[in-house]
Amino acid sequence: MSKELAKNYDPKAMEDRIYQKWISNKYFHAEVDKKKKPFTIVMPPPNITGKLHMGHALDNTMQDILTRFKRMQGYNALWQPGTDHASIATEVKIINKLKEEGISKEDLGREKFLERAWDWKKEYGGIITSQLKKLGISCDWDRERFTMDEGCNEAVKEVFVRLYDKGLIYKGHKIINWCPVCKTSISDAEVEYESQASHLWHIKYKVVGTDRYIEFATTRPETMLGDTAVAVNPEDDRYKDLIGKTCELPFMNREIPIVADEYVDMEFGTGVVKITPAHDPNDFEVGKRHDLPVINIMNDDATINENGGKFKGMDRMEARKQIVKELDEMGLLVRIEDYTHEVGTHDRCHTTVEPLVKQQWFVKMDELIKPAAEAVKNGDIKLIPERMDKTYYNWTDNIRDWCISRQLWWGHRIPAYYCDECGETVVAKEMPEVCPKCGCKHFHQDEDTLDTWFSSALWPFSTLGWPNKTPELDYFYPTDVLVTGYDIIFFWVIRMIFSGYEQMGEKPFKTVLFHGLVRDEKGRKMSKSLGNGIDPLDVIDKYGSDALRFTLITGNAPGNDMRFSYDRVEASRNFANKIWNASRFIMMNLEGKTVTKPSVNELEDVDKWILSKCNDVVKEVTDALEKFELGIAASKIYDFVWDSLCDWYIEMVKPRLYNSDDAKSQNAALWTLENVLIDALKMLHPYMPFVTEEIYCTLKEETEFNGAESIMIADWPIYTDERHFEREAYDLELIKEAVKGIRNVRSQMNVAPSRKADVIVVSEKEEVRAAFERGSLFFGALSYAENVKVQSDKSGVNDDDVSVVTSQATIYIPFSELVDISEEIARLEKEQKRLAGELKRSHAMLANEKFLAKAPEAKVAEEKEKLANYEKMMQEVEGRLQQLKK
RNA sequence: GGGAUCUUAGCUCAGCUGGGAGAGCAUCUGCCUUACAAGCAGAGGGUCACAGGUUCGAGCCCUGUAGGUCCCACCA
Repeated sequence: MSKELAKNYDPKAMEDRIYQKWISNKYFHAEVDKKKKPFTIVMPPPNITGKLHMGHALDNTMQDILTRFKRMQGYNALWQPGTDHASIATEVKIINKLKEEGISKEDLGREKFLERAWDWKKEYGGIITSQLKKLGISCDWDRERFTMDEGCNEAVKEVFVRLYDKGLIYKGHKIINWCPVCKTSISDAEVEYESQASHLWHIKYKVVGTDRYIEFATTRPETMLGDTAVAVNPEDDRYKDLIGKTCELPFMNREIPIVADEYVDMEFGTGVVKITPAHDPNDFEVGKRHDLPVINIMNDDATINENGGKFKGMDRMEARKQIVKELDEMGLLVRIEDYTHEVGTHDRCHTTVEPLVKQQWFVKMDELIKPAAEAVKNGDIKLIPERMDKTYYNWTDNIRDWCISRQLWWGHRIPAYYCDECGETVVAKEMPEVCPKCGCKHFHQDEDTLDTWFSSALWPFSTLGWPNKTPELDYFYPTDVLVTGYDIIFFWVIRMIFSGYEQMGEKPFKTVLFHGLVRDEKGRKMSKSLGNGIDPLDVIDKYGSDALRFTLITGNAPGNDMRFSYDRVEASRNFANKIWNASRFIMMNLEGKTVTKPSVNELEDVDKWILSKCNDVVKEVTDALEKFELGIAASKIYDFVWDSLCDWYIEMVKPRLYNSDDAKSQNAALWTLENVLIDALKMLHPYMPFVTEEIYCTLKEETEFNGAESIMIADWPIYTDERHFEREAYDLELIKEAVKGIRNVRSQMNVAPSRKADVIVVSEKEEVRAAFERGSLFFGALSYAENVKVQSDKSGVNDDDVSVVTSQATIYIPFSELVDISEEIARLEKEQKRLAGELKRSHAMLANEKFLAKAPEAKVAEEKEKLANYEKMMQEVEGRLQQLKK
């Protein structure tokens, strides 16, 4: 059956089939092979609850491009995939599902709940990876991991125990962020601040033993139930005499002291702050300094507890209303002011978080963070773009201890065990047999699980087998590049870095390549609530994966956000179609022919020109990819394929392809076409893997091209001096310039293609004339000329011929009968004006003595040459004008 | 309050270490030329936000201003 390419590019007809082929041939699989250099990327594990969105598509496309590029370059490329258990997100899903059945997680119990969770994971956890496959990504699915699989659990326990033994993990009572809806503590990083319109309630407490009141303002009046002091600045003359006195706390029948603390800003409000150590991080600190009691007034669901007196059982917001109302009635509410401030919310559910004092597990950060900060400073790890360094330092410089315990069930359970008898804490990978303190044999494990990020922090080495000393770990670690969004620098990137240094003694990756957000056409963040998300799968369905991938990569610089638009996808699809059709054309011509490698002499100028051009592009694209400039590399390939190859080279060699008389010339053209096409396909392959594979394989089957069985394991093209032809490359640019000039004139004069024209090319320079002699036949094919004469003088030129002045020659065309002289004059005058501008600029530059003295010699010489050229052209143009105006 | 970033053609954006402003889309003109109308050829369109400065030379470097976006931050 003939396998020739279908008439139209149809991504649907090929993408799934090709992906299957790659999978079954195990092209994505990497094994340790000391003979080859490794190249490793770990995939940021998508959440098992997730659905593929544009961010994933961008992130994974970038990784795939780098992986495919390096693989073709001969590296042993491992792209390690996997998914994240996403503790809170998943737990919420399961809870919601249970709710539909009318049961709560408590009804079910921990064990049964976890069974359900694993069932859920089995059923839905693979959705996102199957969606990722639609993108054509070449990660090693045989090595797919899960942050909660056995190996990862081993790693988590190992790290926990190690850090605990070093005193870097501790359990303590501290003020933490509490989500009353998810009913768990969360880390500082999980708190998102939202600007909310609220009020500032001005309240006063009566100072005991005086007639005075002390007034302050608060944004959370309900917390007054837990007030244990009122603070003023020690320097504040207004209140100096009150320091040491006490005031009456309404509702609670409590006298609380008035303390002096530097923390209070005299300038703000009344210069008085109520202190609630149990419910405010600052107050907690003040409380510690003044040895104040910590009174927790809230239950886990943010209702008021027994410490709230008569407000017990009320929701926090309800209590707020009631308290304000009653204070007002008591005459203690001074006034209510409108006030907009930042309110901390939980990034998952957007519930307002409550700072609460609770016993939790923490990772001590001050020592751990040092090597991580240093690594970026000394260049051991490079962030792209560089400006991300500042964001990074902002985190490392201000880091606080990491609250890692979560009151959830889905996750890695904390490997801490408590003796049932004496309460002794034992941190160990397995439940201890005997209590080291009292010798009893009964233990219970800590109920809490770990922050999801605790396990993802270990991802670069846990996936390679750590804590076991595996050959993979030895060979593939440290990984080469991490590709991710700048939004998770703190959550993930920093934590992987300090974990890598701490556990492995080495960085987890050499480079971090950041990308931005994919926004909608109007520049808005894509979000569920706005309903403006564009499903990558829909785009793939309509335009193909290659088009989507190309769109996501082009026209964007690293770390910048990008707008997604269907116009751009269409442009990318059109590009795929372009290379498809160019390939189809080349293969049609190759059909039934045996192409042999021509000698250098057999190659014509135009062949050498495109080979040179291609060679240059190979170098540029390779360099750009090495520097992670994916967008730049993509546009170079685009321009080369569309402009150089399709619009020029193919058009230029058509006469030779259609003329079988000169077999050598035809062979040279075919050989060049084939070679240039293959290089272009290879360069494009990391971006558009499917269409390039389809063409490459068809080429291999249908012609005598002896390539690899798949383009993805073919060799990346390399720059070679053998394909560098300077003179030919220059000459062809002259021809192109002339062709463009003639086309321009014809178009402006509206000359139909059928109207052929004689052309006289005049140049004084012999080498220029030689170039035009050799290229003369292109004028016929590209600009409907015939009888091209190349000469050094103007003999045979009529006064009323149309002229085209190019940098090295003037071209005369006898269109006089078609031309309105005044229009021709106008055209030339426009040209004259342009040249005058150039001349002015050039003259000014060269008249500047400082320029002559300080600019590099080459630059000066270049400018002089330009000037001479412009003068020559101006002379020509003005000469023509004089003749016409006669 | 601190920091980052953006402001370039009607729209979306490139523009690498400073040396004559680019692409795609849109617009206009002419073409169904046997690879491709998802195409071909041609054209118009920019005081590179503003004001200074450094430099022989600035879209690019420095300072400031205005506007936008984002991140961080315990002013109740």
